[in-house]
Amino acid sequence: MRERQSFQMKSAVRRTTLAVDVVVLSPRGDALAALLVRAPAGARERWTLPWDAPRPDEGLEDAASRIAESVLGSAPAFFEQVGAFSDGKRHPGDADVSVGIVALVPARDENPAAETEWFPLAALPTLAPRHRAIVERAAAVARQRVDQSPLAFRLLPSTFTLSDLQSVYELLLGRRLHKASFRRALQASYLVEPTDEWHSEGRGRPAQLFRFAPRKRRGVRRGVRFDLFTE
Amino acid sequence: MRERQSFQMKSAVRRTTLAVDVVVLSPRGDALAALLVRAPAGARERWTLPWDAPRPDEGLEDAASRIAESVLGSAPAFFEQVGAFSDGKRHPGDADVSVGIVALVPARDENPAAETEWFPLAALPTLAPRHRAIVERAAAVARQRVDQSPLAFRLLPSTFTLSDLQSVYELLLGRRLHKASFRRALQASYLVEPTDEWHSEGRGRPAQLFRFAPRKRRGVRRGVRFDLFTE
DNA sequence: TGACATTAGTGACTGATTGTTACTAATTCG
DNA sequence: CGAATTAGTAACAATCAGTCACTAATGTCA
Repeated sequence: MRERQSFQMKSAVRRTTLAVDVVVLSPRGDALAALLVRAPAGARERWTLPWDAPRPDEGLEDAASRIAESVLGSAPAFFEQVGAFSDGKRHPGDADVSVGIVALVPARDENPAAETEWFPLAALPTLAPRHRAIVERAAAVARQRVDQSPLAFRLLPSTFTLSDLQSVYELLLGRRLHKASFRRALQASYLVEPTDEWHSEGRGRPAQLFRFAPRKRRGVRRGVRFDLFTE
Repeated sequence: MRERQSFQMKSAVRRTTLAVDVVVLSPRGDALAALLVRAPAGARERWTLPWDAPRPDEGLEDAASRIAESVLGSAPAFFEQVGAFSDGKRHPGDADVSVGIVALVPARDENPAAETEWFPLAALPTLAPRHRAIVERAAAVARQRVDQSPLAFRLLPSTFTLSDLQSVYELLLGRRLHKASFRRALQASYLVEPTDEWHSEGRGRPAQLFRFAPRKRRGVRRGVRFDLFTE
């Protein structure tokens, strides 16, 4: 019983080193890609995630925003924490604890900033073990949340065709979807509204552009799904 | 452009104070309850989440396990991180950063350890602002993940009736479920298997006991759901 | 110019899943 | 014994998702 109470007598928290590690994801070609930064000479790996220590009185998301802006030139609109990492895995700056944050940005034509490069998730270069774990977790989080959170729309420009939207979903889910079913479900969700603009890709019929405009839905209470991943 | 590269020149990560704050959840009566610890005299709030700083070379989950064991007497079998918190909100130990971890334990008959008490989530006492945020996040995570993760089974003993299981789901989801639909979906999920034991609660027909025994399912690829919470 | 390839978008059929009602089964209580 | 109570299931109806087949609007190229 003394054991049980002893934790109350903790006096002060210890000092540790903290890093915010950002996984910037964007569709690139037909795959999700992460933006990596060339590591300084002498580092054990050539590439790293953009990272930094948060400044005094700077929130974690604020730090992530600053870090992402430093590599992108502008701040992404969407961030989500993917967890704190403090296992034995090595961090490039030897931080004791990393907070992993995923940022989503629409596809861009521009080349990335100097010393940075997009890598498809399936073809990442060697990263410090903790960075590898953070990227994997970020991808898993994006895949898991795609139905609950407007993730897909953060990977697209403000207006987009339904085919674009479907491609992003396919990219995140890693499988093909059926066009008619996808649109029927989207219709029922009241998440997008049409604009009066049309987009012509070259060949084929032009597609209507839509924008993300979620409207409140009547309480659609679905049953339990038991979608456990029991591989 | 110099701006974009400057983050590479970061030298050392700063020192911060880190706490692991644990939300131990358990069904208690007909509500989810969290285990709180009486705060030492002089603290601004009477109750706190169990928390501590991780020890040197101790992983976050290990720390959570140790902290939970110190209040429960035995270590819970299930932990899940709910995120890092470092906003302006006050922590009882003034930690710069908190890692929130939720632990799930089955309902127990025993009274909690001295100086601890179960509080239904809907009737929590005043907590330090950061602890309040962590509890809310923990509850939200539990509710969100109940379909993807075997959370519900961690809140039950090793064998349980289907009515017990349904009650836990109702408790986590905050709404009633239909018995026949629930069982049909559970059947299709291959998550439980019957034992040859039966449980008699007093009045009413005895119920068969089941155990959690997930079996591999053939790839059930469901369509996209667009279950965004657009309240 | 006109056939054809290509992409967008929709209607309709079918089978699967879910919500609901109503029933049967096994027990305790009085 | 009958009423109350909890467990468990069958069967119907309504909805939803997968598929196929079609129409529409453009560019390409012989």
